[in-house]
Amino acid sequence: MGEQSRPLRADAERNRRALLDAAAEMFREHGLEVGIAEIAQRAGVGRGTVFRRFPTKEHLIAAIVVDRMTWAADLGRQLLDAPEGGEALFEFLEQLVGAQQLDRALFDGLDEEWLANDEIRAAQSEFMAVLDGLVSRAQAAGAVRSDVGVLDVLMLFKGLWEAARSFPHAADAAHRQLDLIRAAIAPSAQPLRGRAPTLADAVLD
Amino acid sequence: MGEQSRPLRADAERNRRALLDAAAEMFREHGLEVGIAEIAQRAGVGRGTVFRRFPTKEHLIAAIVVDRMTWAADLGRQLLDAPEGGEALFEFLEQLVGAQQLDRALFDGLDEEWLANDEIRAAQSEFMAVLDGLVSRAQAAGAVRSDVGVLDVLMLFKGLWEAARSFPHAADAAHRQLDLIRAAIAPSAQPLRGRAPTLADAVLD
DNA sequence: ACCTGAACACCGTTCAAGT
DNA sequence: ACCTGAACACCGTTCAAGT
Repeated sequence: MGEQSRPLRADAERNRRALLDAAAEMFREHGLEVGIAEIAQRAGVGRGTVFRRFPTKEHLIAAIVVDRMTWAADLGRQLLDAPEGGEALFEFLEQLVGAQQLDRALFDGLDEEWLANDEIRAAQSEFMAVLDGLVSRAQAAGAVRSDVGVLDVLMLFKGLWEAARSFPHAADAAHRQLDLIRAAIAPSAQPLRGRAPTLADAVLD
Repeated sequence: MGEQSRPLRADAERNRRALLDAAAEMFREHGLEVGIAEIAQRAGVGRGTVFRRFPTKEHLIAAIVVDRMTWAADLGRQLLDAPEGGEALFEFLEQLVGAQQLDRALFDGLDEEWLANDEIRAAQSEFMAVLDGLVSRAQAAGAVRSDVGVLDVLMLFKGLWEAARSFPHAADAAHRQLDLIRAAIAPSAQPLRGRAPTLADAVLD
């Protein structure tokens, strides 16, 4: 997967960053439907330049998603080394919820639809590995029931995320719902149906 | 809200249904990006006819969403009369998960973005009222903790829904995640932060 | 009243000309 | 190498002509 095809020329690199920043801002403010023309204008470049750097509008979006996802993975990795193994997972989710960093872009990137994109695929599996580590540590510490898997936790969190996006007026309820997630995966005598979905279940064949 | 503007002519009504059926099928199979041209062709009408019945592509989608949402509300209403007040809620969610009826269209309709559409707004509040009734009954029966609200349950369920859509390979995990939702809202000694978001929090001002 | 397809508008994408 | 804007393609939407 060759992603480092020798450094760009100074002006090109500058334009690339300007485009990413402009796009991130426009997408956050006006949704994914903003035109390439507006983004190019705000970045101070011509329309054509966008497509010189990103083969398609979707690739531009993907680049932002990768940024956010990498940021989140880094955040989680730090917590993996925390002494309190039982709380690190919840601390992580709590920080994700509180972060301005990740608008809708981040978790939209966890859909299978996007998996076609190589860079997203890489960033995603990195993120999942970190989350998996946090879940395992929490289980080892007895803070999370042993019969749930990463995907179970991700599902619950995606729900919180999606809901917060759908009902911005009730957005302050996100922390509250984290309590519900905590309750859901707390140690329990009631077994869950079926077996925990593995990471492999989330990946295209 | 005048929605019954006198019956359509026979051929017009037939075309309307054909369009709704064709659109529902195409959307399910190929996503919301399918062109109006394809839909019109499959329905056996001209492109222009689509816009005679639905002012915009979004309105066509909305009509389908309303169909599904009404169907789900009806289903829930029947369960409201069930003798087992404690299980009716879960029975409802279980049936929703199992239903082929509601592709992604249904819960996409619960976003605030769509609330602008009057018909969706009506169908949505109908659905929410039913869900609210089921939650209340379950709480009265002691099957659900008293400090959660409809929106909490909806959030959890949206998560399940969204996840099932994002990870179709792990779709059989939906029933499993229902167990997690059950665990989340089971009676508990640990109080939740904040207060339960009300229906008003979910509506535009 | 309703149906139709040609015409229009808009926006993502390409490309020839310029630096 | 890279930048640019005019040109192209595609698709949602409109509308004049037809039944």
